[in-house]
Amino acid sequence: MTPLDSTLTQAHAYRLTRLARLLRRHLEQFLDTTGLGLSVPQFFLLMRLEEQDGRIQGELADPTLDDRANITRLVGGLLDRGLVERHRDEEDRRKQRVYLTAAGRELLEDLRPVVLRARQELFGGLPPEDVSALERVLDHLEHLLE
Amino acid sequence: MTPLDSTLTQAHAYRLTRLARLLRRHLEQFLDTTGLGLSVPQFFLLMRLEEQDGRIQGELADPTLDDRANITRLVGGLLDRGLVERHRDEEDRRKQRVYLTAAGRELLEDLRPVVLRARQELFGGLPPEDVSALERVLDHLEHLLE
DNA sequence: CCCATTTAGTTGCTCAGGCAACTGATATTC
DNA sequence: GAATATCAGTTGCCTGAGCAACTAAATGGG
Repeated sequence: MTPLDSTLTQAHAYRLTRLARLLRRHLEQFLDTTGLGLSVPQFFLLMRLEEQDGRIQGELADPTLDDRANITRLVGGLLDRGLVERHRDEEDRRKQRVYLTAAGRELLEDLRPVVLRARQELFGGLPPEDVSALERVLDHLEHLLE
Repeated sequence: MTPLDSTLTQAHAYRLTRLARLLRRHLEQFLDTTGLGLSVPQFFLLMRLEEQDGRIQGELADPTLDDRANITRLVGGLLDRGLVERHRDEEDRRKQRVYLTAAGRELLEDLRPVVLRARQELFGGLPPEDVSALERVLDHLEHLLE
């Protein structure tokens, strides 16, 4: 009888899971060099804030990635490090709006070249058509799984 | 000043992280239907055992994915459910060898069609050249990150 | 052969993430 | 306009993963 996956080490779901963990560790190592004790999800959130400053927490929570409880804790960690501020929306006092501080912007500025270099290292060696194909695969799978 | 990632939602590392989590949840839902309370890593390990029956635990631990402590716990969970057996190697009594039980084989057999269908749903809709490209990207990134 | 070193596995500690219960604020409905 | 439902966020609880300390077994050097 053929195994459930005769080439399991090639199984896409498994390899994607594995790759995500490798990527997270890679990013963790890189963030460790900053000495800030920032986690990868915290950093992702910080980057999102650069584009979405002042958003309410519920909008920051990519509903398929982080639940709201998680955002509360991530924002808490960024608050502790003085990278963001949090203020209640005066029009709807249930909502919390999150803003980058000067320190937060400065950190993003400092990390920019390192992040760009890391991305270049990881994806720069790939033919552009493979990167496009990767994007199509990601679109396809995200669409199916959401 | 341009943001650190002006199209952050398109950033590959971020999207791969997100996709891995979506995939895990998808697989969890699917495993829940079995009523066995099996976790995704436990199931991955079980599939690996189908090809690698009798391996010692250290070999089962994909060194880049699961550390040995993790394997101990995963095997423990499979033992509790009667899906595997564990015996010390008589030639080197430090080593533990893990074997599928009849129940374990039967479970894999039962899940086979469901797993194949799930895979078809996820990847069947993609043009073959995109799947090939995905494999090349995975090879490339794994090679860089290991 | 005996002691130090290495190896395989296990256990305890800690932390992040998921889920559900809860609080406070707003919207709705009668 | 008072009671109810809904919504945003928070907190507590539990599980899974990473790390380091530990045990037991095997190896190697003097």
